Formats: sequence, C-alpha cells, structure tokens
Amino acid sequence: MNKKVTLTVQALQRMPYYLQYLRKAKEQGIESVSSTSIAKDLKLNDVLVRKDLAAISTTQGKPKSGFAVNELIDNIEDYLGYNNTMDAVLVGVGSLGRALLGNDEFEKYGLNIVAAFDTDESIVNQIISGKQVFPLKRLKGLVKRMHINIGIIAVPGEFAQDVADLLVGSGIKAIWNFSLVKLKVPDHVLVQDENLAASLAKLSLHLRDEMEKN
Amino acid sequence: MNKKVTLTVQALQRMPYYLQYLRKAKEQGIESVSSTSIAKDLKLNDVLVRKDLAAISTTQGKPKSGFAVNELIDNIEDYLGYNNTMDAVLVGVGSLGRALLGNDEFEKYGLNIVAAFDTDESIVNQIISGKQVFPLKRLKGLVKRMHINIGIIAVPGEFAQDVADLLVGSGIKAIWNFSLVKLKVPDHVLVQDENLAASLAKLSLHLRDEMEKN
DNA sequence: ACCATATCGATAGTGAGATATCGATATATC
DNA sequence: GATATATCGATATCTCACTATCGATATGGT
Repeated sequence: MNKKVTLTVQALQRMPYYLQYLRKAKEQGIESVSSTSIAKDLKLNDVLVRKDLAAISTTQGKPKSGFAVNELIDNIEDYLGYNNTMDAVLVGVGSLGRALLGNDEFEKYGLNIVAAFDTDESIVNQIISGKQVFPLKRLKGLVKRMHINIGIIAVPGEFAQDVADLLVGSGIKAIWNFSLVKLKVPDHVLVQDENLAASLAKLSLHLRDEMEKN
Repeated sequence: MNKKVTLTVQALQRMPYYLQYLRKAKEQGIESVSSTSIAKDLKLNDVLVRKDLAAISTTQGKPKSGFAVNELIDNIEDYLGYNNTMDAVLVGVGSLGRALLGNDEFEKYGLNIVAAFDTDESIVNQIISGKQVFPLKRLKGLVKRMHINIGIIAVPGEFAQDVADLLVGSGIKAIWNFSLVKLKVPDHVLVQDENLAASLAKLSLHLRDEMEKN
C-alpha cells in the first residue's frame, strides 16, 4: 500500500533525481546517506531534500547517519509506481515516435508501449523495435479491449487535437503530448506536455547572453 | 536589435506556445488577436498573457482589437533566436540520439546538429539522417575548429559526466542533457536538463489517483 | 457622432514553494 | 561514560510567479 501523501509537482519532479542518486550510491556499497550530502551533490537546498524525503519515506532519518539507502529506493520506486507497469499506445511513427518506441529506458520507469499507430500505409503493419504498427482506425478497438490508460502523441501539430479526441473517445486517462499544441480534453484526462522547444529557447537565450558579454 | 528584457523562465517556456498559436492564427488569415482569447485557448490567465506579450512586443496592444499577429510572431522569433541558428554536436547515438538526429523540427527552432559522436565502432563513420557519426576522440578538435557552442548528451547516465567534461574542455557554452545525472560544470556553462522520467512520474501518479476514485 | 464594451496597462494581493533558523537527538570520538 | 557535532524535524520567514481588480482608451455598432 502506498502512503497517502501529496507531493507538489516540483517535488515529484525531483524524485527521479533522488532515485538515480540513491541507486548509484547503492552500487558503491553506501548504506545510508544524509540529506545534506544529497543536497550538495544535486545542488539543492538541504531542507528541501529533507522535506521531500520525509514526504515519501516510511522511516525517519537518523541524526548523524541519515536515511537508509535501500529503504528510500523502495519508497520512491513504490511511490512513482515503477513496480506496477503502465501500458501505453503510441500514435505517430515518425522520427520522434520511432525513438520513443526504441527507448528501452522507459521500462525502467514503469512505462510499457504495447502498440503503435499511424496512418501512413508504408509504415502500417511493420514491426519497429519489437512493437507492431497498426492502422489508426484500429486504435479504438484495441485500446478498449486491452484497457490501455495512456496515449502518447508524437504526430505533427495539425493532427494532435484529432488524435487526442480519438484517444479520449477510446477511454484513455492520460496523454503524453510531444506536440506543441495545447490539447482540449475533459477534466479527468491528464495531459503531460513535453516541451522541447522551450528547452531550446532557454539554450538560445543563454548563448545570446554569453555572446553579449564579450 | 533585440530588446533588453529578461523574461522569467516560466514566461520563456510559454513563448513557443504563443508562437505556435500565432502562426496557426496567421494561416487562418487572422490579423490581430486579444490576450483574452489567447489565454482562453491556451488555458492561461489573461493578465499573464498580457504581461508576457508586453515584455517582448515592440508595439502595444490596442483596446478592442488586441495585438498584431505578424508583429508578435516576428518579435517572438526574434527573441527566441529562431532566425540565427545555433550549431550543436550530439554525443551518444543510441535510440534517443538517433531520434534527436532525425528530428527535423529542431531546425525550425533554430537548432542545427552538425555532427554526432559515439565510441561504438559499429556506428562510427556511418551517416544517420544525413549527419556523420565521428569517433568520440575527434570531438574536441571538431568542436574547436567549428566554434560549436552547444553539446547534446544522449549517453547512458554513467558516462554523462565524462562527456560533459569533454564538452566543457572543448569550449562548449551550453549542454542539453538527456541523462538523469546532475552534471557538474563551470558557472558559465548552462545545463538544460530534459527530464522525461519526471513526466512519467506525473502520469503514473495521476493514473493511481484516478484508480483510487473508483 | 455617440455610446457601449472589449481590451489594455498598472498596481495591489495571494499563494505555493524554497530557504533560514532553532532545539532535539543519536552517534562517533576521546 | 562524557562530550562534541552532524543530522534530523518543525516552525517561521521570505521570495517570486501568478491572479484579481481598477481606471483608461480605442473601436465597433447604432
């Protein structure tokens, strides 16, 4: 059973970093870590780390030694649901879609892409990275039959809303959206936007600032 | 010339959405838009939109009509540097790396990947999506000669810091980091972390919450 | 030409998240 | 076994992004 805690969005986003850090520590045979040292290595405030860990940890940290690595790892994995996998379908087998299909890291994070969909005749029925590509018209049936909860949108912006509507109509509960379009969906459906353009914008601005210094 | 304004990080991240929205409006022949309507469609607060646009716009918005679409597009593109391209190198030609190489969208955002690097002998010297893959040892020479400013890290976590060190040593000014490792770099180097695991965490939690309702 | 109203910019208020501080406590050292 | 100290949890404070409100103004409709 999971503890009934509600982390802030930001805290939640830090969890994968903690997990990565803890796993690495475990590999090195370290059995307990302090929030201070985590904070230093991850460039965070130590109180912040302590609050984050306190929120998901079943046991308290001990003065002088800190938190038990193994337990923390279990707690975080449990909280993030890395143990019970989520099934997903992917729509749009372009360059980005192929990458997502081929990314074996996702399984570690509890995501399992069971099938892909596209309208392009030349791609349909192929098997890419071990996943079959189906024609889009078969999406609804498949999603309903297999009780899939997550849809990944990797199509060009102009088709994103249509695909979203289709996914929602098929009973999907969450959408991972790689297009730049703000999707209109019912309240109970979560849209997680992945905004690569925003990252590029930050890079661009930093470079401009650096240039202007010289 | 760019205006000397400093947007907050969050505002900066919204810019690509505004841009996408405005381009679509332009396609439909719309000449002016109000911050109210943008806010409604993008699910943002109208005052927020107004502040964002005021920060980058050269002209003011007019009551009853709003902002001139064409001008706003120019302003945002100018601000985000979509017009003068940034050259980048990519390190790590795994599934993710291939995807990034193949993503033709990046060019629209001003990013141009000029070369890729990997240590895997079987990949080196191949041409993938029109970009040549070089052995990692040649990175420093190439980056220095071509004055590349951006490095993209798409290698497994355990090698990420080493690659970062190499990039920094080659004179790179910004790193786009797709690994989950918090990189240690000098102050003048910007690290932009792309945290897909965090997105998955959000999806996972939302699903769990939805399940518990029933 | 006038009026109603949508939109704007500016200022003040709110709230979530991050940080600083403090006393308590367990452990390592002597 | 006593003491010094690193670490913890709790509370208070601060910060900054976002939101709500208000008067001003230009434009479309009558």
